[in-house]
Amino acid sequence: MDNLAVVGEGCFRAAGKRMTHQRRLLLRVLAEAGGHLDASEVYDRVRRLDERLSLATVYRTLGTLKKAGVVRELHLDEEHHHYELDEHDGHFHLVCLRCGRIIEADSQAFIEAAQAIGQACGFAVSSAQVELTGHCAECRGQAPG
Amino acid sequence: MDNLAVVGEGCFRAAGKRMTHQRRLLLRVLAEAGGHLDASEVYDRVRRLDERLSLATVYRTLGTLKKAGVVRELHLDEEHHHYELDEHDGHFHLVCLRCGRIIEADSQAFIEAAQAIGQACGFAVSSAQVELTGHCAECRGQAPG
DNA sequence: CTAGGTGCAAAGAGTTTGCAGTGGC
DNA sequence: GCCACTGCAAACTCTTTGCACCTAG
Repeated sequence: MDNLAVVGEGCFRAAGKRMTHQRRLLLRVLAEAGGHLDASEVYDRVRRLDERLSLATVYRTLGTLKKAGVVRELHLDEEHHHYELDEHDGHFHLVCLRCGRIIEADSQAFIEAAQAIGQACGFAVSSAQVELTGHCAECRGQAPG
Repeated sequence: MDNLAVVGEGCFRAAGKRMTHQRRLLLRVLAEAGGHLDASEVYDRVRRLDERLSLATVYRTLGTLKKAGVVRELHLDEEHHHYELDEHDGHFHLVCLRCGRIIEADSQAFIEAAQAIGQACGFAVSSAQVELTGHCAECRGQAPG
């Protein structure tokens, strides 16, 4: 998955940004995680690679990456943000109300529905964030509550 | 739209909660707004009806309403939360990246896609939050940026 | 009358910013 | 060598909480 980090690096340069040690680590962490991480998870993981990197840099870099379209900011729960590399695919999240587990899935049907709705509203859809809440297979098998 | 407030009042009572002056005002504001409001917008509007109501009460009541399933909490932008009465419909939001405008729309196709994905993952979907980002009709007609 | 609800103000969590020093290009 | 980037810590915003008083049921 390191080629994802390489792609991110290209985006940095294209945006006239410098590629620093810290930014490389951040991209690597995001690429290796594969899915969504919140700011402090990113911070923890980056610190394991270089314990001098500061939380402020995590936020600043995440912001830069977001503007560059490299990462996407998610609003999965009520507390804080999550981030993941933006591969512009139609993947979305299923959040279990009981155990809190977050499942990632893909759906072509969603992408098509999104485009259709966009057209109907005269809206050019460039990205979709879909969050489905309910109960996962395991929790459905257990007593409610 | 006041009957929505009445419905909310019923939910309060069903949850063993008391119906106070403040809560009535809050429900009224949410019902009359029709769409999504953030906490401070709710606060502003409620204050116009009773300037003694505190922001803490807005948050506490919104939290109570959320637990009761009367309002839904949205994560529309990067800054803070928005709330709207939960009518359990399939409506979602189109956020314009340029002007920030938020358009509300409905789609049966989305609801069906959500149910289908849920089944495929063994997930019982109870609610969906869909946010499409892109450019609205007006902004598409203008120069980019 | 009693327990839940409220106002006020202070605390808390997450995120941003100012500044001086560092290092990519 | 210049200017963007970084670390540190303080500041900021949004949200929650403690406490004493109030009021719906």
